[in-house]
Amino acid sequence: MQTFTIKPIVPATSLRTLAYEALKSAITNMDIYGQTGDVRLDERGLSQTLGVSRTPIREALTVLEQEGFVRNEPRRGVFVVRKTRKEIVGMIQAWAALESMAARLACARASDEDLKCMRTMFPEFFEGTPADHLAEYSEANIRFHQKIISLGHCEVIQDLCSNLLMHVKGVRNIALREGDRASTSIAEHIQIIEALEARDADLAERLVRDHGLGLAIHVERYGKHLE
Amino acid sequence: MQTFTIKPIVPATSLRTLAYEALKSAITNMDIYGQTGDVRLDERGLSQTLGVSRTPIREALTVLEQEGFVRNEPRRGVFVVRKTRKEIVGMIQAWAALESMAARLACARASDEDLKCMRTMFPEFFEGTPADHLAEYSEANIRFHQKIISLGHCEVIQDLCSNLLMHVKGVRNIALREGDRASTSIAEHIQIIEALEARDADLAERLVRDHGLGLAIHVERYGKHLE
DNA sequence: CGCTGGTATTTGGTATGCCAATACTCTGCG
DNA sequence: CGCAGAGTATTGGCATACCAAATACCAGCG
Repeated sequence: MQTFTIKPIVPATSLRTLAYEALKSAITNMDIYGQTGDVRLDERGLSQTLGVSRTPIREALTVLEQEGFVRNEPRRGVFVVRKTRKEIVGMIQAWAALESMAARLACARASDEDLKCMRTMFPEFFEGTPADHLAEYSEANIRFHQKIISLGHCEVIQDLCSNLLMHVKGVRNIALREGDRASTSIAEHIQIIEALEARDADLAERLVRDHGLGLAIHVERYGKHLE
Repeated sequence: MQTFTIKPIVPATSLRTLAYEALKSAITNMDIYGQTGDVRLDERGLSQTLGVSRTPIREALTVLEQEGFVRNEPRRGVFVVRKTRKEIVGMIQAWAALESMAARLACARASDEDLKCMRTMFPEFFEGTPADHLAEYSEANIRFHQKIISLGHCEVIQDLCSNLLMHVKGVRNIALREGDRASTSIAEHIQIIEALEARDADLAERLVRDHGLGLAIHVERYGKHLE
């Protein structure tokens, strides 16, 4: 018997990738909206803190700028971006568009097993009151939307959405606590599951879109804490 | 009287940006699908050709990799990516999702003047046969879709779509020549304009989506020249 | 005391050099 | 003639050095 298992590869992730991940997690975990004034990232300071030279730092910052996490003002520095309410709303709208398309595609592409396990994957939606466990519900909420997107089997849509999600994640949780969103949100989720099970593409698309746009309207109305 | 007018600023674009634009136009203008074998970009060769050092070249390549134009195999080189048919189809589907959302938003947000000038902006759609001037029609075609996207007044959607368009542009023209797409395409465009003028969000969204998905199906079926 | 002009310092952009890993080549042995 | 292996060349990743722009600071003048 062969007990000789090898790991697929060990590319020994480059310093650039490590710097990218370190900076990205630092940015997404910080409370950018909780403080005033611009947050500037000093290349030399970062390279000294992380123990690498400026080159991989700069390359990592270039990627983060592409993804919209930082903004580079020539000859002035690179700053963590603070999204305006309008931008957040736009992201949610784009997300709603992509996710509703994923739902449409899922109705044609998803396997019966995948659709069937939607109910078992999210027991939180079918039992108890969400107000009690907002933290777990918020987790399930994100998993739910990611599941829909993955059922569409469209790589491009998945990639675009995962990036949008990174930016919007922080706002979602806040929005849940405001108003009466949690309970109405669950009802809509259940409707979406039913539409998918019925493979009703038009209905699933519409429900997902309206669900997303509902969040957009909510943020637009109650998102005073932004900007 | 003050006759002393000054220009706002002259940021004097950085070498990195110049290298990025040079490489991007070179990549998008080359016929990547017309030749076999991988196309490799040599950092040192490029820096010599463009007359700059490797640093800005590398940063430009990093951005292009993020945008999906090149792929970097560590220790092997950076290659121009050849999209598979499946990826192209996915991009068109994502695009259809975003553009249809833009159309929906346009029905609520666009000004009467903007909607009114749609007919005058695209005289090609209303006169003559498209088969005669495919080149000009193809130009008008792209302008038409960009116009719809801009009417949605959603920056995020515009940015995402402009990137998708860069990748799909080459395929569009080929698709127009195959089958009977040009003339049916025009009829659909006119319907879209009418829906926008009526500010019928549901209809406009549906028409734009189906128009885009039609192209996706067409590419999926006839895109033998890909991959 | 405030403003102006110049200088010093900081900082991002670019160039260059080094290193390790990979690819290539050429030779020698079977 | 073919294949293996060593040695060489190439190439990408990273570090460092240098430069020019922008800012901060300071002195001198009003």
